[in-house]
Amino acid sequence: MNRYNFKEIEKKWQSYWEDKNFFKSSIQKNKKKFYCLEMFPYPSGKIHMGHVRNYTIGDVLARYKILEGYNVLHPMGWDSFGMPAENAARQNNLDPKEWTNDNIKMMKNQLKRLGLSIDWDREISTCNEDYYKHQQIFFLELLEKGLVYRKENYVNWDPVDETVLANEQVIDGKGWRSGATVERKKLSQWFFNISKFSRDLLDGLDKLDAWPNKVKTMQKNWIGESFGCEVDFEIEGALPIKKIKCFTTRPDTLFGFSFLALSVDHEVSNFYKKDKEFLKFKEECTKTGTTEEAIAVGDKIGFKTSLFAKNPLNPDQKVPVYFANFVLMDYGFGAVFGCPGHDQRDYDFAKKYNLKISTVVKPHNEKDDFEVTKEAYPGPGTIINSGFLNGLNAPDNSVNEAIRILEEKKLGKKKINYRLKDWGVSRQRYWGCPIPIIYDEKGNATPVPKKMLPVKLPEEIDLSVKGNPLDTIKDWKEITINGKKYIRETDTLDTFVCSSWYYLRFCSPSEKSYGFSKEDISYWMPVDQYIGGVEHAILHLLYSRFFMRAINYENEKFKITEPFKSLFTQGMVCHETYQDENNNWLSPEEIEKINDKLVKKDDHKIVVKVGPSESMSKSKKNVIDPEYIINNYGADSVRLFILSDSPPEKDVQWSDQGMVSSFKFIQKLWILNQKILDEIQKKHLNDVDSEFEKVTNIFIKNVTVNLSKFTYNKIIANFYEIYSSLSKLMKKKYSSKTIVQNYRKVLICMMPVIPHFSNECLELLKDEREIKWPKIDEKFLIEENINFVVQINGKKRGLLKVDRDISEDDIVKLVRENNEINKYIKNQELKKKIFVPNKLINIII
RNA sequence: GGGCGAAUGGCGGAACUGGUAGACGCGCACGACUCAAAAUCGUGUUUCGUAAGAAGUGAGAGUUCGAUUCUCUCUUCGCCCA
Repeated sequence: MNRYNFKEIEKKWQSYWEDKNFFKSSIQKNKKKFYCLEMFPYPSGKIHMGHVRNYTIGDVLARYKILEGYNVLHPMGWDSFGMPAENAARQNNLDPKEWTNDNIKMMKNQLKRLGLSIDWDREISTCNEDYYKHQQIFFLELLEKGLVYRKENYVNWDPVDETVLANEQVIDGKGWRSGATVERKKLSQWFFNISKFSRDLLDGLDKLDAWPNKVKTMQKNWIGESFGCEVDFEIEGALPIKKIKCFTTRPDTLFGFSFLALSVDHEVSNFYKKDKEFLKFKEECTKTGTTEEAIAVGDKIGFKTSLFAKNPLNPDQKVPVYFANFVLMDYGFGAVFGCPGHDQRDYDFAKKYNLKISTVVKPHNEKDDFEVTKEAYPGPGTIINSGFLNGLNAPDNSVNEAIRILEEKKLGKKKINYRLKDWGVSRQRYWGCPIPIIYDEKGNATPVPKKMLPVKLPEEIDLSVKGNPLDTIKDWKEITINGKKYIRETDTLDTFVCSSWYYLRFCSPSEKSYGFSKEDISYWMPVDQYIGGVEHAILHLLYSRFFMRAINYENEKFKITEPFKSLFTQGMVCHETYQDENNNWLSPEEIEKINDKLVKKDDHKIVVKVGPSESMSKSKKNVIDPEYIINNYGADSVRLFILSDSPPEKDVQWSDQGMVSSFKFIQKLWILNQKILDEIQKKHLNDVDSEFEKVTNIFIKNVTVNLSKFTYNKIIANFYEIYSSLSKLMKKKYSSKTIVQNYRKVLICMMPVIPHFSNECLELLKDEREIKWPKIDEKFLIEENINFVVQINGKKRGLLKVDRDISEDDIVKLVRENNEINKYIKNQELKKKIFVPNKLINIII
C-alpha cells in the first residue's frame, strides 16, 4: 500500500487551481455573493504561524461558501508601505521598493503553498502607484469636503536621529535606536476629522450584530461619549483672565467645588512662560506620561497659580486655580473643576494640597450627616449640602437639574463630549503615500492639481540622511506650476490610511479612473466576513468605518456605511519560551529532550529553563517556521493542526506532537481511502444500509453546524469521529452504491479544511456527480432507540435503552423491574416524578 | 485606577435553550505484531477506594426536582486604555 505523498499531490492540486484560474471571481448577478476577507499582511518576507491561522480560518469559510453555491470573492494583497522597509533598507543599504517587492514574491509563494482559494488576479499592493494614486484622490476629496485640515500638534522628537518617533518607538522616554531622551515638538500636521463622526460611529456599532461584543465595547470606550455640561467659571486675580471654560459630567456636585485644575498647555500657561518654577513643574509633568493608566495610578501633582475661580452656583465661594498633571489639553477644554468628595483623583489632589473636601452626595443607605472620610464616594445617592439641589436623586435627576439651572443663568450649556480625537495622518517618513499638497512661497497649502496625480515617491534616494529623506531631495521637493514656484509636502500618509479602503479596491482592482467602480462596489460590498487579529479591534477597524462614511459624506457614491458586516477575531499562536543559564532566549530548534530534561543541542550540559507559553515573537525566539512545517508535513496537515487544538477565537498552543498527530491522521485517512476503494470493487448484496447513511448524515450535520458557528476545532473532532466510524463500518459488508454515495459526501465535507487530500480522494472515487455541499437527510437523524437517564433524587442511577416516545408510566414500570436501579428505591413512596420526554426521569423519594 | 473577559482530568479542550460532566486530540499505562526497536493496531485512562461506593467543573453562598450553564460575594489569571 502506497503512502500518501503530500508533496506530489499538493503540488498537483495547486497547479490545477492555478492553471484553471479556479478561484477567479466576477460579478454574477444571478448568484448570491459572499465577500470573505482576511486582514492583508505586511510583506515582511516570511509568513508566520499567525498568518497560517488567519488565512486557514478564512480559507475554510471561503471554500465552504463556494461549495454552498455562493459567488465568492476571496482576495489577497499587501499592506506594503511602512517603517520596516525603511529601516531594513537603511540598515542594509537597499532600495525599500526592491526589498518590499522581493518580500512579496517570497510570501506569495508561501501563501500559495498553503493551498488557499485566493483570486490572485485581484492582488494589490499599497505601495504601487496605481493604488496610492487613488488614495491621493480620496485625500483631496476629503479636503474639499472639509474633512481634512492642518493644525499644529505635538510629536515625539528624537534630537539625535532628527526624526519623529511613533509611540511604540519611545521606550522609557528614550528613542528606540538612538537612546536619546525624546522631546515633545510641535509640528504642523494633517488631520482627518474623524471626531465629526463620533456620534455616527457610535450609533453604527448597535447595528453590527455580527461583531464580537468585546470589539464593540472597545470601540465604544475609545470613542468615549460622555454627557455633561460646559461651565464658565469667573476668574479673579492679577492676570488678564476673566473666564475659564470647563467640561464636566457632574455639574450637580458643584457645591463640592474646591479647586480648578488646568492642563500645563492651557492658554493660562502663556503667562508663566518665564517662570522657572512653572517650567520645572511642566518638565515634571511630562514624566508622568499621558496614558489614562499612568494618570490614574501616578502621583497627582499641581502648581498653584495666582488666580481664583468663583463657583457659578455659589458666587460667594472662591477656590484656587492650579495647573495639574492629570488634566490633558485635548480632552474637554483642558480644564476640570475639582470635587474631591466624589472623585478619587480630585480627592488625592485635595489631600496633597490641603484643600477643602466637602460631601455633597450621600449614598442611599447612609444617614443625612454622611461625610466622605477615607476615600471619595463616586457612586449614586442623594444630593446634600447643595442649597437648591438638595434632595435630588444623583446622578440621574441632579445632573439634568444642575444643567437646567446653569443654562437658565447663562453660565453653562448642555454638551456631549467625546474622547475620540481627530486622526493625525502625517508621518515624517519616506516609505509611505505622498500627501498631494504643495505650498506657495507664503506657505499657503494648495492641492496638487488632479491631472498631475499621482505624486510619485522619488526612487533611488539616499536614506542615510538624518530626518525625513524626502525633505532633502531638492529636485522632487521644488516644483513650478504655471511659472509659480511651490514646495511639496514632504510628509507621507500614515499606513493606516492605506488599509482603510483596501477592501474597496479588491472589488475593482484594475479600475483606472477612480479607486473603485460603483457597479463593483454595489455588488460585492459589504465584506460578509472579515477575519483578523484582535489587535486591530480599535484603530484599523474604526478608521475603516470612518473612511466609508467620509467617502459617502455629502456625495453618496453608494449606500453602504459599514464596511464589515461580520467580524471574527482570531487568537494568537503561542509557544513555550526557552532560556539558557544566562537568560539568553533559545529557539525550539536549539533544544533537545534527553531523559525528560530539555538541554541545549550543541552541548548537552546546559539545562534549558522553560518559560510560559507566549505569543510567537522573534524577540523571544519562540517561533516555528511555517515553511519548514509545510515542507515536512504538507499544507493539509498544518491546516488541520492549526484548527484542531483550540477554538479559533482563543489562543492556540503550538505542539510538535499535535502537529505530528495531524500528519499521521492524514496518513490514516489515506489508508482508509484505499480500503474503501478496494471495497467498492467487490459485490455485496444488501444494497441499502441505514447505518452507513446515519453515520454520514450525523457527520454532515455536525460539520455544517460547526462551520456556521466558527467552532472549527470541533470540525476536526468530527473528522476523527467519522474516521473511526467508517473504519468500523468497513469491517461489515456494504454495497458499492451505499459506500460511494456516502463516502463522497464525507470527502466534500473535508474539502474546506484539507482541500488537496479530499480532492485527490474524490478524484480516485471516479464519481462524476457535481461537487456541492451535501444536504442532510433528516430521516437518518431520527433516533429509534434512546438512552434514557434515570435519576433518583437528582442523582444518575441508571441508563435504559428504550423506544422513542416512551411514556412516563412505562419508564416507571421499567425502573421498578430493573434491580440495579430499583435497589435505590425499594419500597419507598415516590413523592415526585419529573419526566423529560426522550431524555430523563428524576424520581424523588 | 478603569473597562472587558476567562477559570472544567497530567495537558489542549467538549457539553445544544438548566437535563448522562470530561466528546475529540495529546500524554501515559498495558497488550498485539517484532529477535529487538521504530512505525502501526487494540484496550484502558477525573480523583479517592481492593470493592460496594463516594467526591468532583477556581472558593463560598443562593434559586431549582436537577447548575459547568442562572444570581450574588470573593480569589486568581488574561486582554485593552492614542
